[in-house]
Amino acid sequence: MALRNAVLAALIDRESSGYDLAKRFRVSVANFWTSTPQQLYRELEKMEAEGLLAARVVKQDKRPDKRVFSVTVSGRDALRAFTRQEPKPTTVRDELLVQVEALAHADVGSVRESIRARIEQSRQRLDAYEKLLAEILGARSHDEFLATGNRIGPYLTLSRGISFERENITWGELALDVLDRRYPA
Amino acid sequence: MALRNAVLAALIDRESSGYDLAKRFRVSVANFWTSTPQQLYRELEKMEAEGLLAARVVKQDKRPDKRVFSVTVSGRDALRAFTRQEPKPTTVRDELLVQVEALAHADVGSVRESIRARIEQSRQRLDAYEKLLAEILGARSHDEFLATGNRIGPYLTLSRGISFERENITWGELALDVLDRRYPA
DNA sequence: ACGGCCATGTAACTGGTTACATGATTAC
DNA sequence: GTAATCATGTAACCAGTTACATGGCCGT
Repeated sequence: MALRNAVLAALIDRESSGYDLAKRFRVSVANFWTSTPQQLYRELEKMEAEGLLAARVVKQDKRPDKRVFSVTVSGRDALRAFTRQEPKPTTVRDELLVQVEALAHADVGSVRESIRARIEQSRQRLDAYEKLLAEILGARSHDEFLATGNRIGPYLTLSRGISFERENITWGELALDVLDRRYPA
Repeated sequence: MALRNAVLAALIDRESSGYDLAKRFRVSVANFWTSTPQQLYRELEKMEAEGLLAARVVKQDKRPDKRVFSVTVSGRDALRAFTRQEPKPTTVRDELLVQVEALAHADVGSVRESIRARIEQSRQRLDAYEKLLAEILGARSHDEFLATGNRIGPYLTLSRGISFERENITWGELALDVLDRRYPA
């Protein structure tokens, strides 16, 4: 019942197949919601059964057929109703930070390696988010866009994703510095 | 099996009752892991049964007795083993950002109010984190601490929490500005 | 007298993860 | 020929949430 709102928000401006949605959840949506493909397939079925989504089969040649889902009027109403509710507090689950919290009792070499991997991943995400933002902006400046653009919601969530990943990188570099000082190789 | 590592990390330097742990999860641990008290009570029982934690009853007067849990040698080993594993990618679930993503189809007044509430909450968390950080630092400067301090893991996770909440506030203020421009009252 | 805090728990339910399965196509 | 991508799904399990329950103490 919580994933479904993220699905509605993701499909409202662009219909998608389950497969495509899963890809979007891996990249842009991952900013504010995470989900596995399996969860999505299951949820899409339920939402169709409840009339929030409509599915149509698109034939492709040299590729399997796909079922493309779009938000119905009833889905749109449900989304609007959701925006009127008080949002639940953010939940975060970050195993890397759990490992860092336990640093004094940790295998420091492994943790160092995990921090490096996290920096690399954040760089890639940052890159992807910046490209998406550039697409939304088009030729306009931020100010022009904010005055006249129409994908203002996605602009804002992407901005949040960008600052989040930047902070991840900055933090990771600080953490590596500290480890180098305190646990020299 | 994932919550348990966060519990071990939280208890390794300071034993706690279930009730106290729940409070710590609401404040400092919320940085990197969230959990309800109910989940904690259940997990603590399991972990004790598996020998990762030891419990002792502390009698208090004018207050109910409490069961205080501490990490056993076997728990310490499990924590160290966990730090050797590759951490799973961060999962985030943020309903407010889902609402913002759907802004064009949202009840803008409600969303604005929710952003304001989020800013306020982030201010309070920031405040709490900064106080905890000050406690860890004591009279030392950051540089001194990084060279000689011993709660370096918590220092790093708290730093991440602080920059996260600062970014929340900055982002929220930007979002409110944008809403005021595009959806004037 | 009432709400909030201390302290712990059970039960029922909902949501999320993992493993498995299938089969064609495209790129190296 | 091997791996990756396209495309969809089932089943079993594990984790997380919500509602309810109890009872004394403290402050206003």
